[in-house]
Amino acid sequence: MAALAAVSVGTASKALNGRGSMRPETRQRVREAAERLGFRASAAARSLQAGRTYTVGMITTDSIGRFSIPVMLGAEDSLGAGRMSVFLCDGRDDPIREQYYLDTLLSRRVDGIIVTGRRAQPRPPVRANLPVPVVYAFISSTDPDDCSVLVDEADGATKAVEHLLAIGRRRIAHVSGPEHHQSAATRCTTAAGRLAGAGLEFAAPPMFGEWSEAWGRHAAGTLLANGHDFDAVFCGSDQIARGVADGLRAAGRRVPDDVALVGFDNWDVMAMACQPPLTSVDMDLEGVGRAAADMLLAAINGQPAPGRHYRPCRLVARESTAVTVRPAPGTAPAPPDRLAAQPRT
Amino acid sequence: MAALAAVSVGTASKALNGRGSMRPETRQRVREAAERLGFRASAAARSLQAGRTYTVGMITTDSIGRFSIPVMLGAEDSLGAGRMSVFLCDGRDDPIREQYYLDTLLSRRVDGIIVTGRRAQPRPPVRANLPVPVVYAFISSTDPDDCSVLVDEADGATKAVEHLLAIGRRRIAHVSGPEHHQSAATRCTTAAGRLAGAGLEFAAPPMFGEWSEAWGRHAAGTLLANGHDFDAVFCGSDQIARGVADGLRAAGRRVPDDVALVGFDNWDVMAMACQPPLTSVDMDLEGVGRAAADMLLAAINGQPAPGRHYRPCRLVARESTAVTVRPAPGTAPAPPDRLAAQPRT
DNA sequence: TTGAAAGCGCTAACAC
DNA sequence: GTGTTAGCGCTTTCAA
Repeated sequence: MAALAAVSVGTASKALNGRGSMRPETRQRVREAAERLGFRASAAARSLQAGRTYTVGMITTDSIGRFSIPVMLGAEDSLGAGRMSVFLCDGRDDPIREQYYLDTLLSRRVDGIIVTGRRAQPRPPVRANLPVPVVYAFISSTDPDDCSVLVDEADGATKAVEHLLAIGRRRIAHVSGPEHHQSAATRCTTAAGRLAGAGLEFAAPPMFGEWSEAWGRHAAGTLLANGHDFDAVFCGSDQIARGVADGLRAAGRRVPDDVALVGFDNWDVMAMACQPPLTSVDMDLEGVGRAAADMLLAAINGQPAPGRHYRPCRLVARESTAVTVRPAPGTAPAPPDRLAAQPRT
Repeated sequence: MAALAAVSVGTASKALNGRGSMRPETRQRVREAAERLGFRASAAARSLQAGRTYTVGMITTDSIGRFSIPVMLGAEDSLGAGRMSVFLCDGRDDPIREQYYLDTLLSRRVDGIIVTGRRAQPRPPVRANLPVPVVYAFISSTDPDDCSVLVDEADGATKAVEHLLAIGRRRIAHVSGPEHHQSAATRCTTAAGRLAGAGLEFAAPPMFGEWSEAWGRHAAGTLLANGHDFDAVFCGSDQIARGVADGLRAAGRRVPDDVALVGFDNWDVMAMACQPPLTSVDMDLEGVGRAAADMLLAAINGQPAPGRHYRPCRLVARESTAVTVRPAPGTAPAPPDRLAAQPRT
């Protein structure tokens, strides 16, 4: 390639990288030769001498799933803009596999590592004394000094409750996932606290179960069967909320007229397919990924930001809470979903 | 590191790679020194001299989505086992971005490239005359000589229809996605053909719409309103099927007793949350990814397998078709979902 | 059995 | 303005 343009390799390098000063015509000639040959500088050779690979590793501790994907996409987005390439590593919930990936990444001399996963529960650091910066995204490390970018779930729960209060609901129930699950606990406690701040409490004891529609349906049935008087349900997930919606409708309750509903996750396909479309708390997982990537880049450039960083949630209002003032009984608004076969009403 | 073990770099290299012959004690000494120092050979240096990076690129032509993810995971799985690392590139439906990624991958000297995406529709080759092997996974290239691993959707449709026939249904309707969408067309045509083979035809003209629950609900309503006589619906997707299920139930039809339902995709969360749980066609996307990775590895090793390779589907039977012999009217089996609030029946 | 040296492809420092 | 050279970290060949 240098030969084709009849210059030395050094000159060719400078020409292609816009470094040094040289006759414009030479630069042009080199560029054309490179173009003609489809020449592309070898990243390996380059990083060998630069001591930097412009490469980062992304490890999921558990399998890649619904939550880690948006995080990864956000990170990839931010990283790609900075011309960094991303190594994908699916930990598959297997510590051995995880450590193997870590070794691989280290021998590939990645400039940094992003660790992500499914649950908010803190996990032990991926390894002590790593020679490169690590940022935890969505999950956190048990070491509070490790850099992690987290969702402020308390903020999400607060916004959910405040939204329900704002549309005039006062008798709010809560249906969520497993009680021992940190997200369920945080959301419940925070919601209760916010209610207390308004001089209220849950309209029924909070109900814990699975993160599934089936559980939501079941819980709705139980709430009704136990004769609780409630005009809203704050649900721990969109799937649960959707189950609750179906359960309520099957029992003849109208959403949002009789009972308003707020979910959590803002999982588009769930929230939109719900009847009626579901108001939900969005954790902005892509934003989490992007923020994590930005912090990693900063750390790589010598500006680390140790500690836990919480990001706010955003409430996305849809028709499951679309009542500003409670209508007089009997004044039911038109059903929202034009395409839907009419529910029995 | 060589210094710590008091050997030359050449010896150290041999010791660590198990190459050459040497005093076992020396080998041991080197290994311990390496261990102590956390030494890991630089992949960059290694591939510089080997001319091979043990790295492949994975590009999605459109955004990374529900279909490409399992494909990617399957590929990553197969590749990881072969100690290859994977570069993740999200094309975001942007040709510029895609070409940029391609350049990056090429300059990183990946050993091969996997291209994947959302739709079955063939796409133009990602670039002509690439210096490394390329395998298309789930999508195919318009050039029939390019290696692509594809889902045999006709097989899936056939299995769906045969399953319905096997449980004694004869009046089968079809509700699917957009008519111009290749998957919708293939599935419909094949199903019609298989019915014809049994001397039957669709119980109603096939209905095309969106890949959404709302459309499914709507279509169910229309089918009923038009007075069609049908005892099964083969749906183009799980979401549509779920909408149909809801639409039928809202109109008082029982699934599977009155109408059996088969979906497509076997999207667990949809299929399981459906009432009743949905029988569906599984495209084994992870298998597609694994197969693509295996073919890429073979091509890298000089054994290319040009052309389109189709993989069969698998039917996953659940309760939406759980009737072997049609029960006498009135002999309704117990509702399947113990957790669910009872639908009105 | 071990060491020395060349060379993979590139960039940066320096000489011409 | 351009060419030469050293050296990034490794493997491999060949000599000792």
